[in-house]
Amino acid sequence: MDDLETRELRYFVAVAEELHFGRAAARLGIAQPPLSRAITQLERRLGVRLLDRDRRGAALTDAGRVLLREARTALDAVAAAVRRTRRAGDPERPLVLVTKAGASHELLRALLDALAEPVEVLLCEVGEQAHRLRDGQADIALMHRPFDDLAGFDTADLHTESQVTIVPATHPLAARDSVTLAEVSAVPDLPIARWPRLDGTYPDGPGPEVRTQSQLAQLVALGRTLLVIPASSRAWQWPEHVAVPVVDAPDVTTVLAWPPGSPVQSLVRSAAGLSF
Amino acid sequence: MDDLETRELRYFVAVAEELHFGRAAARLGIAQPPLSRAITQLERRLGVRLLDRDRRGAALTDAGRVLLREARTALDAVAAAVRRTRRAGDPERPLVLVTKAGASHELLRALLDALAEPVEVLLCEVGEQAHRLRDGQADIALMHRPFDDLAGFDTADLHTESQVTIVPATHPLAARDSVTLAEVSAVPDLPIARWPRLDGTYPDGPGPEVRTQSQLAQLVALGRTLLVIPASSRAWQWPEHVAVPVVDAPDVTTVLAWPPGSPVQSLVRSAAGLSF
DNA sequence: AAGCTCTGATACCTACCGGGTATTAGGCTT
DNA sequence: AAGCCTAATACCCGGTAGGTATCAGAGCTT
Repeated sequence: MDDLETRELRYFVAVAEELHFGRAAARLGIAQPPLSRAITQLERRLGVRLLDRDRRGAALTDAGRVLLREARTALDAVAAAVRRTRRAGDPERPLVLVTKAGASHELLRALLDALAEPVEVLLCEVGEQAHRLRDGQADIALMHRPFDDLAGFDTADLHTESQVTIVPATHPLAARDSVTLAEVSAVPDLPIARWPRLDGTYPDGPGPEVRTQSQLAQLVALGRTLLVIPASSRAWQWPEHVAVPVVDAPDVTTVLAWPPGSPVQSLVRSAAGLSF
Repeated sequence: MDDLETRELRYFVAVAEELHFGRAAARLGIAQPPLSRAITQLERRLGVRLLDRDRRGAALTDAGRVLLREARTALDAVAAAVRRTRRAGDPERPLVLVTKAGASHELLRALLDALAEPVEVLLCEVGEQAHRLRDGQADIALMHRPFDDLAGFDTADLHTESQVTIVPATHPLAARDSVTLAEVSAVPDLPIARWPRLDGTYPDGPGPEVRTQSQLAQLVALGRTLLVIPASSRAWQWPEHVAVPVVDAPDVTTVLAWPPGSPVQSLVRSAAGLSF
């Protein structure tokens, strides 16, 4: 009567994401009728209506939205259990550290040295680190406060720095010693790029939509957008651009994050204490 | 080939906790042979040996220990999904706040007022709050840093205070204006009580073993043990005892904790911002 | 040393249930 | 009204979880 199987959660997540039983069934590699039955049974077992069926598909109820969120984290936890157990059985297992492309090379190098352990570095797109950590693909992540979502992890601060804006060398702002956020966002010919929200949609605004670091780098190189980034990230240099300090941008702290209770904690603590 | 069902995780946890297939099967309400087969199959699917079978039971391998930890959090996440979804379907749902007995009444009262929402208060034993939060029995918890395990939660600090020791009025220390931790732990006739660790075992030491607040309160009242607690916890008064400040004990911060991503976050943030 | 006992593993059977196909039912478009 | 798209229902089949009976091995006891 009580606890669910992960199969039921997977099925529900598929339907909740597709909002269409047929497509969800195709994605799951099963036929539509068993899927309908599984969801109905799930609703009966929970005693809660999850979807409002409709001639043109389905819509989530409030309870459905809650289950979607909870099911995703639960499925991540199960996937993490599988990955971490498999890796624990491998005597050669390296530690997997995930970081986004463009993080400071010097810091990463120092960290790898300090850990004194074989470390495999996994690169991912912006904002993806938390997910890799949650579902067990990585053991530690290098993230940046206040940008990244650190909720649910233990963290150790490594390094704090201020931010600069990257502008074409020919631009009027390039001659300045420093600028403010207000000035930066008011530059009409160089609107700031827009990143997707957690749900994949984009906020409104004049700037170009980007999804990856490389897209952004491309746009910057083309002189189509302005960028505010931590000072050390100048690592990804553009020859034709200059960096101008942004005085009132929040400081960015590079942090090491790991799942609470993970055995890497002691390792990390000693390494972090040593060198930073 | 890949993802596990919660049934398999439940089975493994039972065996890992009992270290005995027969007892684990009984606990699960199934027969021993299917359980053996399920675990064997689990090991085959993961490609990892989880238990070293032995004539007098079973012992966990390294990988088994990893899976035990991961499986518990995964099962908690699934249980949380069920509970939270059920409650989301209930229009009357109150917010459930869990706190340990003995927390400051004034603070709790102020908090309940600030939340401006029906709140059900759930009392639990020391150190149990985190678990209630993780498996969905509660939405928010009142915890104390540095005592409680805050890993994996979002938190908001409410109040910080110093600690006092509670001694019988007749005791020599009772006349002092303040004492140090070293002095407190050196009192030979009043050894400090020992709490169980996470795994249920007790650290070594001369003091009495306690498992609940009421046991401890009883021992204090009897003059059998010494206590160092936050100043406000004098709430649970003993008529025959006095409180003496402990100058070098770490400050205790009362914090509100909730699962990351929970919708209570906004509610809590505004309430916490208001009144503390 | 023989036998008892306690452990987990194996063999085999049954029944449930997850999944398939075929079909129905309802609402929208045309 | 016909045709479509949706999800739900009806029904059948096969895999597998779970049961009982039994085996196998390592300490016991005597």
